[in-house]
Amino acid sequence: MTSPRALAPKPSSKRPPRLARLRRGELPPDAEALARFLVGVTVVRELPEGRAFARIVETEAYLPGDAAAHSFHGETARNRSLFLRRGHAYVYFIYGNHYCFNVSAGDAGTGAGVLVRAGEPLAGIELMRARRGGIADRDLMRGPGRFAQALGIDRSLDGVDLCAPGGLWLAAPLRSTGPLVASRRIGITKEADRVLRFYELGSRFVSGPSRIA
DNA sequence: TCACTGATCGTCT
DNA sequence: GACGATCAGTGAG
Repeated sequence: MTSPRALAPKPSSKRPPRLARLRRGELPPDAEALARFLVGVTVVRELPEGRAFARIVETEAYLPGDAAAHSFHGETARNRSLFLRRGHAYVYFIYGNHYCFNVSAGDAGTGAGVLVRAGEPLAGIELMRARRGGIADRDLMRGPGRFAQALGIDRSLDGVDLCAPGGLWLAAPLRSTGPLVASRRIGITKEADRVLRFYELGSRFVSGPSRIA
């Protein structure tokens, strides 16, 4: 199910874990494969107050020609980053309140991506709590809007290269990933039956009703 | 635990 | 002017 991936050195209780930046060549070119690959991957955010990072536990793939994808009607100022070569951030604003974080997939011009729907906080948890209003740790990143809010992700990070040093980047998984489960995507009306959502079985940080999760 | 609803505003038609 | 890859709050079972 999961492709073999290099694991970063085991985190020690004394020292912070060493984060190994992902290279673009490690990212599967296809959006669905990338969505599976990203479950377990570490998202690192460099903030003025310090570093925060989290483990991705839930993703959704949006493919070329997919009526539910923002790229479906072609490239616009809003979705331009979705058409960048794989491994770039596509951040959009939704429902007047929330940002959602995607990783672009495919070659330049493809218009595919992976929505990061939920994460498990690993470090910088105090920073996340401060941004999320001190709610339960389980809910810090349970949902795409919450994930972005916890890490302070907004449109200023749209188009950022996630395989290069900067404010937001991807690192190799810090521990092995449990079994992956696939389901229908959440919150869409078009192509709603396609099974393109992936999450780690048993994770308490996965979003959505428990009967799907 | 789940279903329902209002809030809120950028983007596109 | 309508819609949307959401969320928090509320109330019912």
